[in-house]
Amino acid sequence: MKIPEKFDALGQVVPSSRQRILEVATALFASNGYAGVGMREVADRSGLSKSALFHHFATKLSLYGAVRIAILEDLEARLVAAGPVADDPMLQLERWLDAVIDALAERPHAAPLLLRSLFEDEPLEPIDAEQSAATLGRILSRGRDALRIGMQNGRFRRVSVTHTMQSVIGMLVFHFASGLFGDQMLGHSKFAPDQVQARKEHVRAVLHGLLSLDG
Amino acid sequence: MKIPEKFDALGQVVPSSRQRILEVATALFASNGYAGVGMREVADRSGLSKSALFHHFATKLSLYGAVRIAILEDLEARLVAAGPVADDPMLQLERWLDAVIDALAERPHAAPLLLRSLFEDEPLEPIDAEQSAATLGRILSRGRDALRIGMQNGRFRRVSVTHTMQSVIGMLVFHFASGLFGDQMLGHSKFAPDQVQARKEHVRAVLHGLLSLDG
DNA sequence: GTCTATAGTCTGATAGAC
DNA sequence: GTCTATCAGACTATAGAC
Repeated sequence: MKIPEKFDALGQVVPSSRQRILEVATALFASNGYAGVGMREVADRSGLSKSALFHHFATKLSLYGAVRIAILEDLEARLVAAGPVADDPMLQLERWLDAVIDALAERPHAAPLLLRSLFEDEPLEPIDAEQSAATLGRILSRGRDALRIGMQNGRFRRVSVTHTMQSVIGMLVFHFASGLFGDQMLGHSKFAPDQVQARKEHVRAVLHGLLSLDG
Repeated sequence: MKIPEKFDALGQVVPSSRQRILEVATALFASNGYAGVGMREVADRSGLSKSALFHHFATKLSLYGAVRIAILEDLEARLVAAGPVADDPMLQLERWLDAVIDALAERPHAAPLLLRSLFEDEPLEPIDAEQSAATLGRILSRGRDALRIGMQNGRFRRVSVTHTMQSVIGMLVFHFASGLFGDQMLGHSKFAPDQVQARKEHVRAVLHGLLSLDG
């Protein structure tokens, strides 16, 4: 997967065509959805001809698959870096929540893309679908397991694990995908550092209220 | 807006062409998004020719606008029917939450469509955009005001109203829009009556944990 | 109100030269 | 790897008969 980097006369990294295509396609698919993006537009914004684009990605669907996999693998890498920690399941959950929020806040296209992949049921090419589902499955298992362990240890109130997962996903992914609507609701850009911090604290408060036993 | 109903020989209501088009288009836009739906497909599934469809809705965008407005007005009508009640803001919130969940559970296409309209920033025709924004604004004001009043009265813990609104929307709309993913997560259909009830109780528990003072 | 036919444009994808 | 040129088909929307 490692691609040798090239440098220009100033020592700046020159992104490979493949990398440029992926960045452009990520932004476009996030904003407009699969059907709302044309390969012509991807090619133009990548500074390539359509044929050159089709040389790198044989079909539109395989480009979409590559974009989705890249998002999920970035997310998993951040979760791996954020854990596991000591045997305090609430602390562990908070670390992971912060990692996910940072990921969604630093890459504004990640949340819309993730949201689309969770509710749109776009069929990927089988190989991509398998890889994408496997990565997503590992990501979700982390959260589910922390919830289960916390409940078994008697540190968390016993609530529905599946409904809690759905709520956490909704609170994280919807918020950072919510575009203009969310910014109007907040009165600020949701990507501003203080708003990102506020989101972390809010989600922590929600989970603490739901799971902690001193209620 | 009231259209005179017609009846067949058995006394069954015969839906008007307009009504059939709206139902078909709602399902298609919810599943595939604006760009992913063709007017040809809408016409075919409505049992009309393409030209007959364009007679009822002059443009694709105006059809999409009509679909979105219908969803929002149904939601608002249910909220109006669910309140206001006595001056217990938590009870009021719970009534509204139940009403929204019932609305999203009874009309499976409502949540995906609503979700799309909240994060996709598809520009509607100006008249539709105005009406749609006004209805959405009134819906959201109900929730915001209940939260504010509860905090001012000292019945709710003081938390961020805007972040709480974002979380509630995420918990409600994402959950019922989450398609196959959500059903796999739950292990059941999210539209099954017991799962709908479980969702109501879960969301209530989350809000109670966040807002109630006995923590 | 509904039809057939079609205009004009855009789509994903391909062929072949360099 | 990148280009120009092109394909067949789908798209939204319109024209005009009935």
